[in-house]
Amino acid sequence: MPDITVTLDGKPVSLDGSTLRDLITDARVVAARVDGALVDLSSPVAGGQSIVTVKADSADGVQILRHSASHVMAEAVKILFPDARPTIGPATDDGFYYDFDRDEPFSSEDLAKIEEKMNELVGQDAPFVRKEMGRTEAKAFFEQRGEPYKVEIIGDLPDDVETVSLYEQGSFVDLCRGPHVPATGYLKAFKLLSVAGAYWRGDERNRMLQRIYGTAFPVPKDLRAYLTFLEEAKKRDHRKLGRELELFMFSEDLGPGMVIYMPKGGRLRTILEDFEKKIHFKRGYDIVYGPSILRGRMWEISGHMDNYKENMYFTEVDGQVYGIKPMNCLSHILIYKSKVRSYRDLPLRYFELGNVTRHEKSGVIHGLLRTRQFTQDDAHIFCRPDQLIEEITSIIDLVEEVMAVFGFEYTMEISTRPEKSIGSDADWEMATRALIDSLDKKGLPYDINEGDGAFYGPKIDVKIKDAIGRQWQCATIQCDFSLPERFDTHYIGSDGEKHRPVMLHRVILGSIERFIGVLIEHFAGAFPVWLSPVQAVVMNITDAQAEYAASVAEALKAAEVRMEIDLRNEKIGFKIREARVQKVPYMVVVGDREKEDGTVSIRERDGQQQTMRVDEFIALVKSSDPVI
RNA sequence: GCCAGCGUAGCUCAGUGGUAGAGCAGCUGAUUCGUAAUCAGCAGGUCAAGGGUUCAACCCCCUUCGCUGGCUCCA
Repeated sequence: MPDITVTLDGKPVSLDGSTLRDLITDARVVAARVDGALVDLSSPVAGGQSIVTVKADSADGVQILRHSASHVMAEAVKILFPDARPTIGPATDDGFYYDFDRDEPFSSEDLAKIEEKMNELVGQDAPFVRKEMGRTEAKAFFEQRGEPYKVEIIGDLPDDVETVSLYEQGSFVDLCRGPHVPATGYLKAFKLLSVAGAYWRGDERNRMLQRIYGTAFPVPKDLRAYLTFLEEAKKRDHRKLGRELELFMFSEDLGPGMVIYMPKGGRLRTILEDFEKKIHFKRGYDIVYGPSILRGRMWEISGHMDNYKENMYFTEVDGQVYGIKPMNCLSHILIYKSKVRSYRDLPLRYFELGNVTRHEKSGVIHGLLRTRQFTQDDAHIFCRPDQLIEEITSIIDLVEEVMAVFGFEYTMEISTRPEKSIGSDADWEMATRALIDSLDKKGLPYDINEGDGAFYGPKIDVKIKDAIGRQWQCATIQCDFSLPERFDTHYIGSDGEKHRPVMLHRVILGSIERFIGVLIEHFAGAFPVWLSPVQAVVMNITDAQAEYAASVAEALKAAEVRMEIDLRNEKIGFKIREARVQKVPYMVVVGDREKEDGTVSIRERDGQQQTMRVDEFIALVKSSDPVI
């Protein structure tokens, strides 16, 4: 065999072997990128190629590891449950899954058995072998193996695909693009996590399959760290903390998806709402209020009856149908239309903390993150087409500023026209363009989400994460040419003619409920001082300082510090412990020393203590208020 | 809405075909104490709801409601 020269991780190397494996000896390497394409280590080497090794602990490597783990899981399932028909089994951001069609459900005991079998298969260190097969041949192969889902997938491949790749390890063969780790022995740390239902091809009209979720990591230490993370995340779950901190509750008697704010949750919400009112007022928004039930006719004009009816609640008043509002826009349009508007008046920005009601499917309700009634920090901006980009840009500025106040990281997506929608193609094109241009102008990264827009217009969505990394939409900016048309809104231009304004729907926090939910998880209940429902607990050491403690509490209350007083006949350690469990930022301890000096001993959440005067403490509390 | 699992005291959880237990919280009393739990006593549950099987059901079966994890959908 002649010598071949390639570059390996940037360095020129010559070799006389024939596959990547001959060249790469490092056991941590699971695959390679050859001229940019991910391939197996069993791939042949040709001269002049640029080869970059992919280690198990790299992003690509972990993905390959997990994908391979899903194949091993499928093999284990087929061995233990021959009636299970494999469908698809990809890697995900934090693990992998494989969907099976099987009449009997998998139990958690089954999961343990499958995991045990996987360990056995990994112990055999069976190589993953790639095979190419003609399309027709592959179809016949899977037909013969009794795997109709694979046959369907091959059948649905584009016409120009003539050959497909198969991966075989041990007794299992899967239709798969690869690449995979060289052998099952490379899987050193994995765990099966849960079983769930999933529709074939993600379509609810299709058969429901059984999905087994698992995860895999390069080394056991990483797996343990991930499992610990999941445990820790459970402690941050907003539903658990909501109960423990007495922020909110749900009641089976009241109905699912309906939040009840308890006194401390009510405070938190008030703080957020006051913050919002202030920040919007400062930016030229007018605060307005609209009713919750509107004549059915309004929803017909808006297009909700045709496009959103199944999500709405209706009621009848004096023989007439009224729709309970799922959105706040209609009242705002009526305010706009209440008089003739000049081009000089625009933009007009109407802000409402509007309580909306949507009939969410029963299975999707989730604590504060998905409810049937929620309050949006909603605004509708009516502007001239030439003002559109500037308005969108300043909304994005506001989003950036508000997210910074709370310390959230976020991602953005642009969603385009869905199937069920209203308006002309030209308007959709123009509106989508405006959103894209605004983000481009600011140089912000975004993904495109095809067909995911609102029925009346495209949108920019901003997403933030909960404790276990699930993404939730908060801010959204929606560009709308349709509703101004449908409600025949206009302004008088400088030419004295009537013109159609453009309408922007936008929220910043999104749903106040959802935002509070994510906020709780983000801070694990230990809110920054300015958001804490209880900022300080005043506690005396013995009855001898009860009066002094009360006078301190009085001073704090007068300064609008949100405080509680704990004069119970308990040891100071006990009172401290309770305040800590409640995640109160400041404990104000007063004993004889403080009483004598006219001071307070301040204990922070981290255990730090310092003695100061009451007015100094008040200033400390106030210093946490955000500057907006 | 679909698939699977779950529902026992305010909370966290034991429990068995022969009619229910712990810890914390609560209440009462004692203790007056310096930065994460003082001690003792008391009280608290139609075992989610409805129906069925059984001599007997919290336990087995069915239905409904709710919750959890996913899927679909969505702020």
